[in-house]
Amino acid sequence: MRILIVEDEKSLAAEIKQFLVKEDYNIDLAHTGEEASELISINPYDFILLDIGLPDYNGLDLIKEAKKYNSEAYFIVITARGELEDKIKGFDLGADDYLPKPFSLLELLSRIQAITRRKFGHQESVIKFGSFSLDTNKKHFQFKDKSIDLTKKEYKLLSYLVLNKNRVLDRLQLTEHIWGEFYEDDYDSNYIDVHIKNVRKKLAEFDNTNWIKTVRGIGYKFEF
Amino acid sequence: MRILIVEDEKSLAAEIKQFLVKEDYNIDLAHTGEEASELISINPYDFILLDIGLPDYNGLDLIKEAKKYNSEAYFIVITARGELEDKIKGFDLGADDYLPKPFSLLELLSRIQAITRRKFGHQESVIKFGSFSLDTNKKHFQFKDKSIDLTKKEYKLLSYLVLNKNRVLDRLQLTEHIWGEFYEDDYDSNYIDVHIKNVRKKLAEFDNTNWIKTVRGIGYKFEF
DNA sequence: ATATATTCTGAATAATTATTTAATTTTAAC
DNA sequence: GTTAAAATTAAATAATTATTCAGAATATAT
Repeated sequence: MRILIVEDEKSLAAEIKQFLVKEDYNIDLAHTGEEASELISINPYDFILLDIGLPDYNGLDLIKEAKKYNSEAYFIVITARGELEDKIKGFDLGADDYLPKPFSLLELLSRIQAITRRKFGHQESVIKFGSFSLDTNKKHFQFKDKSIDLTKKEYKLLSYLVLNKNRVLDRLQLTEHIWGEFYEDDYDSNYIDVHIKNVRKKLAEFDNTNWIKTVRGIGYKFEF
Repeated sequence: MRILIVEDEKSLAAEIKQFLVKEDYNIDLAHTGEEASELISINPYDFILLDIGLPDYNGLDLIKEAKKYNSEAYFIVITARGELEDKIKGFDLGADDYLPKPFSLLELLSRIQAITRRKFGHQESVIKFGSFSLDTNKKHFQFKDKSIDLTKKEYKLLSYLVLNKNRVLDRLQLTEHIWGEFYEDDYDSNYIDVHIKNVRKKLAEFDNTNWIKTVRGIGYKFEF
């Protein structure tokens, strides 16, 4: 998950970043509207966290601009206390949620998680397939009540496949979402294949269903 | 355990602090609602001890505010004699206990200990794992009936892990709760690792179960 | 107050585990 | 059967944790 934080108070921005990095999100920071505008035009974000009271830029313009390039992104607008007018306008423009300042990091996290769940079309944070279950909040896989030991990358790969079940994902998509980097067309490695193999092996220890289907010439698909 | 004391009578506040520090709690003081509000938004507390009759702030508002940031904290409300109305309101707002003034420090301590036991889901002050036992009141570990010599930091580390059994705690959480300080993003030492090693070694003298599991990339987890 | 012992911390290094790359074998599509 | 893609294996590299130890800080005893 890639998140852009647009916030001119550097210490607040850094604090949010630190917190979300620990939760394993990939974070970019922009301290000015200018920077934000630049980043938005280059990278695809899953979330854009925007303080609407920037000194150099009208926050609402920024949303409009971002929507052009980053139509997939969800916007969470941070407003200073009392900016109710603006807050409502923010909603009109397509902000998906707003947070009045000051807010708690846990609240921010739970909103991000809630929107993520909506995005993937399920209300629960626990997704089940066969006797397996994925807890997206705890970032944790289980078989029945046995916990499955996955490395970070393996977790990200498998959870991304599960969340996009029955959809073919190519190696570039997997790379971008899991490694959080933006790759040009010069993707040239087989580490996805290797990780797929390792994940399959770990799942096979519990159950010999072939959950991860290979789609030749394209990528992989998680079926259930 | 981090405790915030919100009390405008400075000498009383200092007295409570001195007593609880001796019992090895980490104490912050706020003499005004303003100060309290500030501290609450920054630090995670286990307990908030609140005198409801502050001159500059409505105590009940403060509870509401604190609940937002510090949803994990337990509230003990101190009320002056005769403030029964407010006392009841305090309960409605989610205060977990109240103490009418004047109260004895020992009574305060025993309530804190009682709530701590409730919080960690056990009625007894003694927790057992394998042939080990932890007495949270006496702050003391045993193997069978042999007492285990732990230093203060070692005790805090191990007891915190035990109380949060089966939950992964990262190094920042361990640092904050055990050292009682609030660290910015610049946590940069390996003393948690070193203490973990020493604690493991001491436990291993009695029993070679691997109680403290390493969770790579995150922290440690006590399993039983 | 001073000396002594113990505990705590930070840094260096070793060991372990995770990730990526590269080479080889297997499989599936034509 | 040929060929391209994917699976597998092994090895190289990177990241993280474990261990050791010395000096600083703290506590204890004299």
